Amino acid sequence: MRAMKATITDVAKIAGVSMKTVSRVLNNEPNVAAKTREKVLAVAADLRYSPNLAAKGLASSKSYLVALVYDNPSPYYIAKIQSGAIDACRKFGYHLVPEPLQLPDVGDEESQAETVRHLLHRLPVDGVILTPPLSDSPGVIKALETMKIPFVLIAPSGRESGINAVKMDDIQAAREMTEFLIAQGHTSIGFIKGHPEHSATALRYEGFRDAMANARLTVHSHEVIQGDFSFRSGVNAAEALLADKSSHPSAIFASNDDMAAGVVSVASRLGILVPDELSVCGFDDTPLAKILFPQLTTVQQPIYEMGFHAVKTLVDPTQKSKPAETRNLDFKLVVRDSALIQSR
Amino acid sequence: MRAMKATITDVAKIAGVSMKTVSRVLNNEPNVAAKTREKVLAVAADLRYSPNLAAKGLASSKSYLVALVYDNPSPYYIAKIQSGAIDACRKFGYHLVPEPLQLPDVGDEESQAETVRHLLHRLPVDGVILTPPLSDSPGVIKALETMKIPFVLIAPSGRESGINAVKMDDIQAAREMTEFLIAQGHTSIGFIKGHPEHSATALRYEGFRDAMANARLTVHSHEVIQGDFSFRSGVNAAEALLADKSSHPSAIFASNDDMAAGVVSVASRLGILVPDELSVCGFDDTPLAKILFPQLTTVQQPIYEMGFHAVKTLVDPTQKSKPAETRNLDFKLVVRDSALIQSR
DNA sequence: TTATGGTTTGACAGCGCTGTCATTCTCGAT
DNA sequence: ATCGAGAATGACAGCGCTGTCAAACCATAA
Repeated sequence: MRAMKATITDVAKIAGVSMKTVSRVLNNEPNVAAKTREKVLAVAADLRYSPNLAAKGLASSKSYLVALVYDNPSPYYIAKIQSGAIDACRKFGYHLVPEPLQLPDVGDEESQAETVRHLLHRLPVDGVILTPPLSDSPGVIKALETMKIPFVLIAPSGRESGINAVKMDDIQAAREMTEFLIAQGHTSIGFIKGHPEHSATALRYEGFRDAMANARLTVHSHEVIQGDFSFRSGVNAAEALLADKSSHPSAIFASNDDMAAGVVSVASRLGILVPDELSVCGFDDTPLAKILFPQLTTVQQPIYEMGFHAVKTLVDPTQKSKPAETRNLDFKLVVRDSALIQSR
Repeated sequence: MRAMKATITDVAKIAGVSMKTVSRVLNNEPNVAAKTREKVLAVAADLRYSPNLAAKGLASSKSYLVALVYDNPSPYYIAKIQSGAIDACRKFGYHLVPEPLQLPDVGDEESQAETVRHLLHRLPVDGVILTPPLSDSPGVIKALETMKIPFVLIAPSGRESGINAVKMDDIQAAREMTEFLIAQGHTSIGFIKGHPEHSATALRYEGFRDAMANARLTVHSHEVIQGDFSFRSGVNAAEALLADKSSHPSAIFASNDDMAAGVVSVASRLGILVPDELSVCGFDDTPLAKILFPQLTTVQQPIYEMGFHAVKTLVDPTQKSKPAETRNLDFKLVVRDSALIQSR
């Protein structure tokens, strides 16, 4: 139990076996006698042996590195993905290298591909995780495919097949949120749509319409406002929705928390009590949702889980050779004060 | 210009020199004839050669990896540090590996040290960046010192010497913010302190007192409220500060943005116009500051820069062998609507 | 011309590990 | 007791690079 860094050779010598056997034990390879395995493990623990990643990588031409490639304006989102990804990496002896990517503005597919190629050329990794909106970039995906680097898409908007992806069912989430509102007795529900170019926008709206239709409730077109996911657009939408103080929807479902925050702020300015006179709900469960007063009822995306699962798909040996698939992870409805049960 | 991964041997063969010479060129070592250098560079470019990090690492017993070790509740803060650190890494051919660290709750120094030791044992890195509150943990620092891993502290609270650190002058920032308020004509300024155990709390308060004293303004003890950096504590403090609607401070300086947001929300509820009847300012320039209405006047910390500079001190060869030092980076006063010029 | 000292280059070993393949062991079937 | 098949182990080369040290080269001074 010395202080200096122990090598496989040290372990082998002390355990009285060959380097190769030690290697086998440490990598859980089959065909090692139980007794031998135990002894090696004991010596390794005693020596506080830990493998040299560089040497392993060089010998096996693997890097034990997974890249998280992102180009995302929301640090919060990335942080959660990263957190899940790192935990998965630790579990499997890998490490995560975040790679922010500035995609060229004039984004033809080829230049996108070149950017990625360049990035991954310097640091060969065993797998890549692509976060939105990169997960929808054909150029980036093509580059990865030609480089034969395994990758997983996080929340891609398309319905890809033959590609590994993890996502969440936005439609179903919006549907359930709307159903919740309806169950509370709301019959007139305003909806604020997200940014037209963001793929989630249509899905969330679709879920809303679904639930309304199922409940045989009409969606009045003047109660559906186009927003763009920003706080300000939520303010504008709320002003339109709440213009008539005596007759406005009894609930507003905003496609994300920032816009819901805008609604709350307008309501408060107009003296409309939330949730007594107006229920508000958002989507995403950002930190904002808990800071606001009242706290926001919202949908919690399985962001951490997506990160975790993405890495798992990439590096878990028991998952290997499974066919590529898109996996839906569970969201969670978080009911907080902004849309409480109405006393009717 | 083949497709497959080129090695140094390939480059050497084609350029008609030895591997070692190629290596010298690629690492900018001295004593290479200009002509030789050019030729090698040309061949390397043609082959799209890029070195194998694992091999480099194994041969030179360096890893070209820098760890960002954090245990920080604020993803926003970490994301910015990380962003700066990654950019610096790219500049110097390194890579950043984020390592969230769950320090044992019963945090005696030794167990902290052991946690770090274990973490860094698996992945040998060339340097470590410690973010607050880890940068104040003697156990962690001691572990790094005994492991002889170079490290840089981000925003440590103590006045360490002989240790590399980057920080910001909280006192000066709070002083300047207060001076700004005073210059606007405010003579009665409320102050909300931060969490008692957070080191910034005392510094920011000290800066506030300084500026007030310099302007020969009295700090009334009932206008200084203890908060804890949370939105809610800001609300509570504001309620106390604004209890007397007819005579309250004309400005409130909260020690962070969350608490300032609490103040704004209370003011809005009480019908006190911001900034007309009450100026509010915060500290940190979190995303919240721009979402709020009115937008918050606040202090922007050089978070990105701290991350960048930390990595630079660690890996920039021209910086090596410089004595360890604590470096202060510049903050920025961000004046927004919540504390505008008063018409007097 | 030759000696001198610096500059430029290359041969070679070896970083710590794994893949390949050969060797030895074990044990049930004959 | 003997054979054979599969299990268990080991010898050894080599992954792609750099450090060390020796060799070759060059320009200048004597």
